[in-house]
Parts: sequence; structure tokens; C-alpha cells
Amino acid sequence: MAGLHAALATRLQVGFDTVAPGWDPVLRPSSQAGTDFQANGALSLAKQMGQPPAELAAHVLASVDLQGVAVAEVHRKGFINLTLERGFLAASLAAAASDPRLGVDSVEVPWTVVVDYSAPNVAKELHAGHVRTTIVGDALCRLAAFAGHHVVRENHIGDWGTPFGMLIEHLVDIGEELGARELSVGDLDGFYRQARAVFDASDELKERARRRVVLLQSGDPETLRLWRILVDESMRYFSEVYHRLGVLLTPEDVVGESFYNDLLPGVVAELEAAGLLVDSEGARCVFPPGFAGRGGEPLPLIVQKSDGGFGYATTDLAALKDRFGRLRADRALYVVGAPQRQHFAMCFAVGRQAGWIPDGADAVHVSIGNMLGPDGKIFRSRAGEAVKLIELVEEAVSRAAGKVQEKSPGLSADEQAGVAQAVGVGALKYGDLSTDRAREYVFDWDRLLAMEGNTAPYLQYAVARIRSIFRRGGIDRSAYGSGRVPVTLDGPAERALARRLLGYEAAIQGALETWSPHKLCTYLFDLAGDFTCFFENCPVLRAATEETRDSRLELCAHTAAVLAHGLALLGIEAPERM
RNA sequence: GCCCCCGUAGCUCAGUUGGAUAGAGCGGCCGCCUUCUAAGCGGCGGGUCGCAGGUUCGAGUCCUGCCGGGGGCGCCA
Repeated sequence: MAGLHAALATRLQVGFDTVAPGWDPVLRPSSQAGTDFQANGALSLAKQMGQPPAELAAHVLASVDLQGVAVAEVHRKGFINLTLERGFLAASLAAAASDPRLGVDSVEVPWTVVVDYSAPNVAKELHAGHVRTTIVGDALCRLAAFAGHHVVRENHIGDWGTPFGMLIEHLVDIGEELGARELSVGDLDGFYRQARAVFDASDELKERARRRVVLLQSGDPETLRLWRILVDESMRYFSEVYHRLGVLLTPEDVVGESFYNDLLPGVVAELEAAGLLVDSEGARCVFPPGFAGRGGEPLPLIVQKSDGGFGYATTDLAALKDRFGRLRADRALYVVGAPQRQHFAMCFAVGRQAGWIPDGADAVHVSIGNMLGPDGKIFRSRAGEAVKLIELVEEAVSRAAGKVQEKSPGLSADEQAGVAQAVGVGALKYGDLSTDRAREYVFDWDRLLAMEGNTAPYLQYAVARIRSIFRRGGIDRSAYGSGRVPVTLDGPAERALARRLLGYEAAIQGALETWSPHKLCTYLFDLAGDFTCFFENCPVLRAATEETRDSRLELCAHTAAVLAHGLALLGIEAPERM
């Protein structure tokens, strides 16, 4: 489906071409009440042509055919105001409704999009700091997949490195059975803290841990077996959390740091062959241009440490190469916290220098803003008590349950529980999705779990209300919302709703353009607002005529379909009743 | 010290890549449930878009400099 914007743009382009071929009509949704779109191209062109803008706009318009599509009007300042014809709006609406994709075209050129997100550390808690990367990453996966891209999820878990010497020895000390149990039931912090405490207090353990790391890196089978227990039991727990959160990640999506171990020497060799390696203070480094350290001196990406070992930078480079090489990614998304911005910028720069990122492909740091505590300081797990992600989920669901009990006592206990789950998890997710992902934000229980305003419950409620109309009227919902019932669009509320419904495609495109789910959230909130306005002003079941009733039922069904679909793209369920 | 991000209503945030009179939600005040779900709707009040310059027909949006907050800056990830 072409979309309203495209339909108008192509027609307007004809007019602008007669004056200045290829000139951008600058078509935008109108900021003025009563009109749908505005074309601002005449203003800037008028300046260049030395003509009054309004005159030029009129001239452009003279060769534009908008018959049956829209009515154009030239504002004295040179804006071309466009008001869509009701018939065109209705026909477009019917086309969108009849489309299983609700009027959203698949992309012309599908990409392979690799999405790196969540990335917890083995034997460490999934805490509140992971919640946003996990939720935003998941929503981006769903959005990209729906748009027609081939999505590869990658959970880059921290399953390697020196801490594993300590962790494995702790596992040996407390016994495999107990250790496995602690991890799988989610007492990861307890396990880690205890290991840390013993480690810090015992030189003997420090020495054992050091030797164990060597064994691990040399591939000692017994050590690997113990390591595997840590990884598997942690993953068992992570999967449980993902399941509760309704996140797509599974153990099959895990491509942890250890996966790249065998590739690291090759990465270094390749960088050396490319002449990018420099020895500096005993370490082997790449100095990508444009990065400076404290004294203004070039900033290195350390590829091999002075002791011969590899650090995280090498692993990230290997992953970068792997994603564009083996996986043939067109876009590699790193849904990672904002503080790592410079690190990834350097990695991407080196990857480009090394020729690993093909022309037309791109690596993108999908930066996630820091979560701040109430004091405005960065919210870190070490400072104060770390909030477990699962506790966040449980708190959200239990608060929602209280609300459901209060508002919907008529529902069965089972249904109440289901609604509480959907509403609680939805509220938690939507809180993270609905604001610009790159901006830092203040963590606040009350705001996060608020059930009013621009929140998931508001949207879920809108869907439930619509569905209840059909239930109340004893009407088969499937008969509507497929474009088979004529829509008349009599009043302004219906018209506004129709126009909004037709903006779904643009909303999804906008969200994908900058990998910003909050743009879809904003759209859905606006849509729900337009619907409630319509719902307040236009009786549906009690409509004056059969024809009007059907038209409005069609609008209802279409709205519910878009709302539920959009929420699903965000990873949020829409309960049948609330 | 250098670099990056942010600063919009009392609070939390949008603002479609430079367009017309800057918008929501929450909080405050007023009104609306015997009528399709009040987790809702309507209305009122609330702004030198951090400050000062600049670019141009036009700046919350772009440039420069300040102020304030956050983050980053070699062998942790």
C-alpha cells in the first residue's frame, strides 16, 4: 500500500517539476487543524526564484492533479494546505483494513539485521540495568521482522574471562549440586557475592583461581565441564526471566564471548597483516583516527594485552567481523548502554579500516540511556542494592493484580491473573519503550507502574473497550475490520480516526529509521486518543442508522486490530477484557 | 584537561530531520457515570524551549561561546 504521503507526494512532484525539476515538495503532516497535510516546498523555492511564495505555490498547483484525492489551498505565506477527500480516505482505509499487514508494506530490499541485546553475565544477576536493553532490543527485533527483514538475535552473554577462575573454584568448594541449584533458581548474586568474599579473603583461593583460568583457557576438559555447569544453569535462569517478561530470546540465541575465543588470534593476525597494529607499552593496539585520550594523544583499542591475553575489545572486533562475514549482516545493531558509545565507535572504525564492514552495510550502536537513581546519579548495581529484574516483573504484576481486583472484580480469578500479567509486564515494558531510548531517565516505581496516561494499560484498555462493544452487541467481530464494510466518515472524530489509522505504516517506518520504538508508542497513544474521542462522540451500537452503525463498527474493528498489532510489535499483549 | 550526550509547563516526557499560534500525561482547579468499560472524556490554569550571539524569508530544531547535569578517556566488560 502506497500510503497517503506517497500518493500526495508523487502528485505534487509533478507540479514542482514544472518549475524546478526534482525540487522537494517538503510534504509534511499538517500542523493546522482541519487540514491533513502541508507542502512547504514553495517557500524555499520562492526565495531562490525571487518570487512571492504564494504566487509560486499557486503556479505549482496549477499543474497538479489532485482530483478525487485531496483539495488544495494556498496560504498567503506560501504553504500549500491539503485536505483529503472523504472518499479517498474511505477507500484507502478499506484497502488497509483488507490487508493482513494492515496497510504496512514489506520493505523493498530486505536486510539481514543482527540484533545484539540483553547480554547478561553468567553467574551474575539480571538486574534492573538490563531491563531496558532487553526490552528495546526485543521490540526492535519484532519491528524489523514485521517490516520484512531477516532478523538474527544474538545474546552476547558474558561467559568468559578471569572471573571464571574464581567462580569455578567456588563451585568446586560448595559442590556442583548446590551451586547448580543456587544458579538455576536465581540466587546468582548470592553465588557471586559469596565467591567474591572468599576470593578476597583467601590468598589460597586467589592462587587456585589463577591456575583455574589457565586450565580454562587451555581447554582442560574437567574445567570446561564445570564451566559449562555455570553457563547452563545461569541460562536456565535467564530463560525463565525472559519467559516471564515475554522476551523472544532463547538459549539458541546465545552467542557468548566464549564463542569467539578461537577467532581472536585470527583477528589480531588480520589486523597485523593490514598494517593496523602498533606496539604500545607492551600491548598490541590499533589507533583508529579521530579518537584522543587525556592528553590529546591517540587513543588505542587494545587488541592484545601485554601479557599476551585478549580483552573485550578483541572479542567485540571478532563479533563484528563474524556478523558481517559469516552472518552477512546488512545492519548489525548493538543495543547497549550509552556509556559504551566511544568503545563501539572505535570498534566500528577499526572494523571499517580492516574492511570487515561491506559497502552499504552498517554497524549501529543503538544507544540506551543510563538509568538514574532518584538522586540523579547513575544507577549502578554496586551502589546500593541492585534490583533484580525478576523482582521488577513481580512487583509490576502484583501491583497490576491489585488494580485488576479493584477495577474488574467481575472477572474470574484465572482471567484476573492473566490480565494482571499482561498489564504489569506491559506497563514495565512500555515505560522503557515510550521515551527516547538514547536519553537517560529517572527510575521511578510510580511512573513506571502508573496505569494512566501514555502507558500500556491505557492502550490495552482501549482495545478491551472496543472488543467489549462487539460482545455487548452480540456481533461477530470477524465480520468487521476487513475492509468489506463501507465506512462513511461523517463527523470530524471519525475523520481524524481514519486519518490516524492510515498513518500506521509511517509510524513503523519512522520507528525503524532511527531504531526508536518510542515513535511507535507515540503513534499508538495518539491513535487510542483519537479512538476514545470518537467513542465519546459517536454512538456505535445505538447509531441512528444501520449504515452508520456498520461504518462505526468497521472503524472499531480496524482500530482494535492496529492497536493490538502495534502492541504486539512492542512485545505487549492486549487482553480480551479488562 | 579533552571528547560525547542531555537541558522544553511544578514533575515525567513528545516535538515527524528548518515551517504557521510549541504539545501530551501526571499533579492543581471545574465539569461529565440510570445510556456501547470512569484504567475514560471535556474544560481552565500553567512556557524568556538553560543563557548569549550567529546563519535566513523562517530556529525548540543548524553553528559558535558560556552555564548546569550526566557519561567517557590503555591493558575490566
